Amino acid sequence: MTPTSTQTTKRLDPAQLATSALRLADAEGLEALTIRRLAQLHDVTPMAIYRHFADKDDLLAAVGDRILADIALPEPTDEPWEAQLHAVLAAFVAALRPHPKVAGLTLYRILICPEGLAMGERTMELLTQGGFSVDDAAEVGRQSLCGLITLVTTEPGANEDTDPIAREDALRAKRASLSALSPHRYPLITSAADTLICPASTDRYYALGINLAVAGIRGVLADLKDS
Amino acid sequence: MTPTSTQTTKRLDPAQLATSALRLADAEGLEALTIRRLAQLHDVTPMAIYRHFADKDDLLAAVGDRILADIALPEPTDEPWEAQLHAVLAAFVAALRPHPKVAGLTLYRILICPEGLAMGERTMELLTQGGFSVDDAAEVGRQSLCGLITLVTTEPGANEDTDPIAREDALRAKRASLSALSPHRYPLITSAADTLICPASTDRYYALGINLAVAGIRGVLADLKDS
DNA sequence: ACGGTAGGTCTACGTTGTAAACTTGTCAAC
DNA sequence: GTTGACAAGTTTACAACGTAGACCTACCGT
Repeated sequence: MTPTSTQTTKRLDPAQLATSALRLADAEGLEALTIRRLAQLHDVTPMAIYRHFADKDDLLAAVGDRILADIALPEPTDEPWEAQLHAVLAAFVAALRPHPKVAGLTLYRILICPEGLAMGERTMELLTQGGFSVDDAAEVGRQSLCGLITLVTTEPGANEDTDPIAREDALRAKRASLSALSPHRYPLITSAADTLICPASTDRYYALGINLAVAGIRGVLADLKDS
Repeated sequence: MTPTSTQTTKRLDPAQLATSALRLADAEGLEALTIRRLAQLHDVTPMAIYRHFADKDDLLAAVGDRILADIALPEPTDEPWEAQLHAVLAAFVAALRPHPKVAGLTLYRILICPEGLAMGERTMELLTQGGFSVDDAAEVGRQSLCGLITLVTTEPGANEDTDPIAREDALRAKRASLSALSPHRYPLITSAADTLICPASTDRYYALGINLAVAGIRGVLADLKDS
């Protein structure tokens, strides 16, 4: 008999709305995530949504937060800071990977929602521990995390095209466009066409992206220490 | 008397359309770049645009190409590959920087328009010269270039808000949101708040971003050579 | 002189986000 | 109990968007 258990009036829950919005966007792309579609999924009038979200941006923010909430931040260990940083970044990527079409929504939410803040703080902790000044840690951390978001949103195959037929078409078109190139003028691009269109292994793709970020941080740190 | 000089009928030029579309988007943001607005700028009916572009995506692609066309690729020198790569990436960023609000349009055009292809080929050239396999060069190059695009699109201050009053408001809101945080729970984030909101120097921001990319590449190369 | 065509116009449709005014089920207080 | 008050959902409406389709019309090659 709690007020949330049995109701005669319909009841929408912002959290449930955000999750089903996320599901919808995952399945059919961000452009399919429309107030009307979401309302329809809950057998409700479009305007009902606005009782729980100020406007569409507010809804998208909630979806972003929903994604960030899944970050499973690793516990601090006694490993060197670089290894721990790697683990934190990997955890971030792992949370984003299931949602390549909408991972971009997290960009402006990291410094707002608690899980994002926790990750940001932990990242800066490790960076300062490694030798960065607080301000440098802020800039380096910011850029690295942004880069990882991009890594996910530009994951080959993250494109729309829910049904495999259109997807296959898009792939073929891309392949055709690349194979139409002159191998004389663009020898390397044409010979790497397959990799450029779709990397051999997605896991490897992500592993490389994270390594690139960590290696960049280490390298920049060395440069800064010199000067 | 060339057919393009004097005309009684109005004449639209796709290239001019793309440039004024870019100007519009630069000034007021991507969401202000609408078929109707663009048509109005040329004293023409909205549908006239469609005589020159298949649809809006086609127009956006042209805008992306327009940006990439400004890449001033440096001549090959006898410097080490890393220095030359740095110069190429810097040239890329320099082309994007004037257009932070729309730089994302270049993402899917690099491997299509000639200037993008030239840069891609040159990048892969330098990477293979450094010791990467062709496939690794493709993946590393792809991720680095994507990362640099993100660097520009997430440049603090790239937000919309054409007039300085709304811009100042947004900044204040962000500052407030960060300074509302508990310095006890988030000591590093709160103490770096200013830097996180807006880095001290934009030039430094970009220099750091490019260095991060190059250092990452060098580091990953070393890792690959070990195994 | 004349037909074809490239370029621009007009009208119209469906979809989107959302403002404003309404209904209605629920609960606290008298 | 009756009575507001309020939170949640509905209804209606509007402006702006991308764009399809039918039209006009000035130009150019023959």
